[in-house]
Amino acid sequence: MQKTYSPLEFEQQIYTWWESAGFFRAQDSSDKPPYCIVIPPPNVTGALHMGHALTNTIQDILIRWRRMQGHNTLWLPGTDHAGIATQAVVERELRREGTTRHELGREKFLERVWVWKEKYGNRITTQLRRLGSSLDWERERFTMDEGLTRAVLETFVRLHEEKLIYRDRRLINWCTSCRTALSNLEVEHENHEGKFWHLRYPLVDAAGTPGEEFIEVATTRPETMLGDTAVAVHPDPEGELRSRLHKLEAEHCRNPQELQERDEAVAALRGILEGPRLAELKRLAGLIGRRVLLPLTGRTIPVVGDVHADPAFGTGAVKITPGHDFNDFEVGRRHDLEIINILNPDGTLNENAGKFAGMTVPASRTAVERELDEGGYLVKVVEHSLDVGHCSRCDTVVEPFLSLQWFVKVAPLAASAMEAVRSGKTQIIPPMWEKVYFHWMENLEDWCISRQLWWGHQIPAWFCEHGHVTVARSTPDVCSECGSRDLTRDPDVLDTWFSSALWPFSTLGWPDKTPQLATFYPNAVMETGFDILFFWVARMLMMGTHLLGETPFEKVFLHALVRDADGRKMSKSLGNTIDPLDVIEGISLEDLIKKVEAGLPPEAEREDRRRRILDGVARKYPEGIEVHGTDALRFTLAVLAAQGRDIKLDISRISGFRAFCNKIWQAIGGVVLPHLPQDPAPVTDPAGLSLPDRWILSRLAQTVAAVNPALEEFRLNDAAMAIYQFVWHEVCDWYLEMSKGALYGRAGEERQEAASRVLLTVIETSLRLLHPFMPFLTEKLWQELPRRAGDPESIMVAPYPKTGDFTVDEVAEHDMIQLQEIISTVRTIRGENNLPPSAELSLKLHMTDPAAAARIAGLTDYVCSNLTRIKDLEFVEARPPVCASCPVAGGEAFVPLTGLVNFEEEIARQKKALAVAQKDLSAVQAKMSNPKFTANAPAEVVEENRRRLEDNAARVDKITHSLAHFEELAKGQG
RNA sequence: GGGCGGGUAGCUCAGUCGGAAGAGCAAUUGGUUUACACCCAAUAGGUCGCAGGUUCGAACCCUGUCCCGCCCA
Repeated sequence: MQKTYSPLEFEQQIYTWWESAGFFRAQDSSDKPPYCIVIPPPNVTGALHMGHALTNTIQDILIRWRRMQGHNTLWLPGTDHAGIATQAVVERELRREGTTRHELGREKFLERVWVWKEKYGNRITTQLRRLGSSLDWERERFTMDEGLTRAVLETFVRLHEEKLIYRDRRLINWCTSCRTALSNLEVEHENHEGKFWHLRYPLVDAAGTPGEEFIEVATTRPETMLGDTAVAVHPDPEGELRSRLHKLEAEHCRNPQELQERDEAVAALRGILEGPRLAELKRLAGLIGRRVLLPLTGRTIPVVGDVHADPAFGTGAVKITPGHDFNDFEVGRRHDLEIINILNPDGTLNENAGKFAGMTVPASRTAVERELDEGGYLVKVVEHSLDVGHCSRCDTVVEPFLSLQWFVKVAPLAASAMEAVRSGKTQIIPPMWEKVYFHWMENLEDWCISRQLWWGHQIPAWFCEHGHVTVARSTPDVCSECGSRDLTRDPDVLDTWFSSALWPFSTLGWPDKTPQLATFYPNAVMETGFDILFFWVARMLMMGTHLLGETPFEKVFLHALVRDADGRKMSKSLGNTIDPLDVIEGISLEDLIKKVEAGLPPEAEREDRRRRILDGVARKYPEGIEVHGTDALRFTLAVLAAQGRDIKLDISRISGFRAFCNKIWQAIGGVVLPHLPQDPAPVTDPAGLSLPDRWILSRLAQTVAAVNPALEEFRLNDAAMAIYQFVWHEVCDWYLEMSKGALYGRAGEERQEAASRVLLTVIETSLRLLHPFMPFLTEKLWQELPRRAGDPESIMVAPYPKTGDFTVDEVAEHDMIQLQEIISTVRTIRGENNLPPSAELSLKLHMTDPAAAARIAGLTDYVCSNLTRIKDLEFVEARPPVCASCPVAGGEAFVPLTGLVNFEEEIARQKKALAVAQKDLSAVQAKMSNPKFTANAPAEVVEENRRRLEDNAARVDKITHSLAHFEELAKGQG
């Protein structure tokens, strides 16, 4: 075995062995309880990032734990075809070759994408292996596989038959850069500082001639006026305002601030009702039925009465552009207005925009504003903030766009999906997300599923020359309505999330009734980030409950988002990503900078920003990033996994846990292996063992008892920290140190054999406990331990420790606490008085409790050992002269200090200790002297405090005496 | 505008039945103790955001409030 912990030397080798030996394989059917997790499929274009590392670590921990517990575990891998992203990558490649997908044609383009996928698509799966993920690779799936494609078609046809999928011409969110429709979820709303343009439209008479009268409207997007088909005003402004006023006045205010806000709102309404504004609003209402001239177009449009026009907002009149605004679209429907589309799919204005055709939106905005101003139609421009939708993929401003698209009617699907959670068939963890889930599900709009892309599942709908639609599982020969043979397939593809929504069962063979579907559906757990609760989890629940009649998974475990050490989202364009592989394998500063630089977007070519980012990297990682190994990264992520919404990841945290890996490595390589017992059978019977032996076995029992429930409840941090605490601070810090005498044979052969057997038992069990978190290190070390006939080949298929394997020994734990107190007391005296280890010290104990004295007497060897470097221990009847002292349970400890220390320091230490003890005492005294406390508090709490009162009183007493003694000495000396 | 989450040591965060406030990192002091300096020992550091309330007792329950973040519209 290597002297130092070098993870890179064995991690990959071990993984290769596991995979080829078939340890990851699940059984289609088995007597063992099934436990299935399907991986959230990463984008096939993707490269591993910290989010993947986190989610895969959590899942692998759960899977490895259940596998060791004897479940038939299936962790199913796969990738997602990621429509827009993948198409964009290949299109970029084509652009570099000087061509486009349109020049290539659909068929050739798709061939290119497949070639690309075969070549680069396994990058991410290779990287997942590097994390130690025990995925059943023989079952790997891809959302565009033949089988999964069949599931998609089946779903589409079935939902269409059930009238849950329909086609409609309506406004959708359109990304002019991706040139496709988006679902509402793919639009991110941002608040922008914008402007409010006040325009005036002249009223025309019956002959269409404009007069002197105007209607003033206000808009945030003046260029859309080219598509206006009406102006709306409120039909009864006074009634509306009065009813609002009444409602406000009836409102109950709970505090002064609310009251003030209410009063302000009331005053504003009154101001309108009692001021000149009301007359203007009434005038507007009176214009309903008239027409206005739409400037720059020569068209006239009607004035309609609609409650959408808010009399308290803006001018009270609002221009209506049904082709480019969701609210206006509704108004248009109510009044049967013409819909004019002024946009091309690429975001330029079309022929309906007249002379502005061909301009981009921003250009047309300037041009329209200028012409309106010149024509005297622009009243004023004021500052105004507004929400603007952006494409979540490319950040382009999204345009409401009129088009014919396919939609899923989600309300009926949502009902069964909500029921699954409400009934507890699916449990969402942490539970706060259930609220979020319900809130969203209750307010769903239909899901636009068609995308104007080529890469994806082409919609199984065919149109004949009469416009009839035939939806079928395979290419139909004739139109289902008119029998026409002239059929064209809908060129559009489905939203990638449509196929993802089927993932928990399409990967198991659905729509066929396969054995693996029977065994592993519902899945045990769906583990993913909360950010895709709506995108993915909710939709899987909808599809699963609807299509299979059963919830797709029993638990949903949502983890937080990994951020950088300062809490910013990791992004390549900020240059603050931490690549998991760099953490695992290390990277030089030079290479790291190159990498960050390559990830910066072209805009960052602005030298100052670029420099700032790169300097930041150099400052943060002056030596690059060291090798940490997979296990340290995994353990860190497990510890951080329980946090709320954000995980701030700092490399120093990972280094801390790498130290833990090293600690284990050293302990096993340096102590366990050189002192292996003759008989490697695990020790379970504590009879005849030493106190440390019995104590550590008891602590092991407690640790096992803590870890399993923590894992059951997805408290991975508690499980990880319990093992960490046990292995480092109990096994290494105490047990190993106390057992060295026995291990080195200083207490005879029998003790040596016993101690080495206990040590082996504890360490071997700890490795199994730790295996799900640190698969590589534990396997490597476990293989070094002695093997017995019938033992499993790999730790990953060894049984997970369970409560009951070891028993808690209360007596041993109690005695050990007493021993630790004595040892710590000596160490504190040594530390506080700055006594070097070379200083030869004695310990005198004055014990008032004979039982305690007897126990310590039997443990003298541990007191006078490497733990304290005390050379002798003596029980005394009275305080010895010139010594440091410290109260211990059942007595008082003294360390003679003649010639070793100056009294002032010792007096200062004692004074401090006294103050603390007195504070503790008075707190307990106050409590105990309160009759209500003794009357109301539970008996054991009162008893506990009674004991504390005694202890603290004794403590104060001892320190007071000791202090007096020292002051006496100091006086004598002085 | 509606909803959700957070505020605990210098930093990052645990704290599950309401019963003496915890960890890791950082800091300070001492240390070549035959596994480990990726180490060991010791020390210091707290108005649990703020104000009320319930309770014998509140970081925890209730009300209000301030600040930060996120989601939805």
